[in-house]
Amino acid sequence: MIKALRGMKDIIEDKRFLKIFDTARKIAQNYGYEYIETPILEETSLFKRSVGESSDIVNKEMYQFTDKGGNDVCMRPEGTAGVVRSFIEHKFDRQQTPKRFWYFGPMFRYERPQKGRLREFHQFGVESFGEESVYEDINTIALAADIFDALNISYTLKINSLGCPKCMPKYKEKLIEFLNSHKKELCEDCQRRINQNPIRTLDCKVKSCQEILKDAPKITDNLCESCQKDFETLKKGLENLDIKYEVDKNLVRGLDYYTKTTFEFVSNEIGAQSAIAGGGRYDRLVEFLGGKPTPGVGFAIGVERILDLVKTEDKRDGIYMGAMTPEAIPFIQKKAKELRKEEKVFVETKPKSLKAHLKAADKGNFKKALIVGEDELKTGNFFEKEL
RNA sequence: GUGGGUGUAGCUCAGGUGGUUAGAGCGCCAGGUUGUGGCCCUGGAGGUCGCCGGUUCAAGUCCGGUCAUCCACCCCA
Repeated sequence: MIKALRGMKDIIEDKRFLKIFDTARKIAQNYGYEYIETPILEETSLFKRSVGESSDIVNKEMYQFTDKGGNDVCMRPEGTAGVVRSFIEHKFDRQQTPKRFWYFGPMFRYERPQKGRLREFHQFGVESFGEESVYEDINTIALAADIFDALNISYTLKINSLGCPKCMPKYKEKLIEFLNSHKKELCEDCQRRINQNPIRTLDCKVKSCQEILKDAPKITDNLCESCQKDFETLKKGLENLDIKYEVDKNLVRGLDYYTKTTFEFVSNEIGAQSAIAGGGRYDRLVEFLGGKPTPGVGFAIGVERILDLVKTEDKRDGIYMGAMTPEAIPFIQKKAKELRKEEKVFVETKPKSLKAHLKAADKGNFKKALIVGEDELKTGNFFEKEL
């Protein structure tokens, strides 16, 4: 038997999926976001340049191959890069007006599957371009919060600031200096990170590293004046909207493109993979990918991560139609065509006994059964039963 | 990539120390009730015991390998 590949799942009539999609889309549209869908396959260099060569995602998790035309391509491991590529390709960066997009689709990462981690998974995400105000960050976080609230999912919101090109490099130097002074006590990974991506040491999971890094300089204590001010505005803005948050000074996120505001929504009800949404500001990314400098901010929700937290009702709905004699089938098909203008109608094409029909209608969770037998065919009426 | 748990019917799982035709519950189909579903009763269908190899007179059971799956590390949504 041929089975689905490791870490990949069929989605079959999963009402929770549809509910998440419908809810998130509706709310994003109410925030003024437009629909975008970008290709699953992109040039590999897109992700190398955006997500970052030092990240695990690019280093070891991409479905990457050479296509028949000799192009180095890969299946998208995340959604932002493709949307930014599209934004630039369609010259939206040359217009002055902000542009906001939402998307929903599959992402691919070659990882070892576990709870909340699949090789093909789905993200609902939004990207906002052209708004550099921190108030847009607040809008973006509020949008995510609204989605979780609408889905009745409880969460903890963690926020941090990574600073801007002014303060980040200075902080980085300070941090490197600190790390080098403790180099021998750090784990192998962290020793490597000192040069490759020192910020990543901050959320190292090794206990001994955590001990040492407690005393490390924190970015939030080293922000420039304007970043500091924005971070304060962010916090006040969230309070204004009654959105609870925690400042997590070690929240650095694994993608290289983030600047200033970063945030993560976590749940304590779903196992080790607790991040249900993550995002932040990426003011340099558009420029980095060859567009005109354009600020951006966005997030992505891991759909499979919240699947078990979403409750759907299993209500009876629709009409079941069945015939007891073969001659009655054209009659019910015609009637069904009419009724379908208003509601869901299922037509059983196999003649069965009344009892068998009622049983099937019950099992199929229909709310009403319309059955035609010999008597009904004569009178033109239906045997009607509410279930 | 590393570690641990688990692979027996569509699903959830039983099957001491190897031993005859591999079981249960749920689900499915049919009948009891020939035109009134759900409850109940009766019957039925459904299995390469993950796969390959080894030990043995004999393997679902023991051994090795392999694959899959789950959980954790790591990473991240």
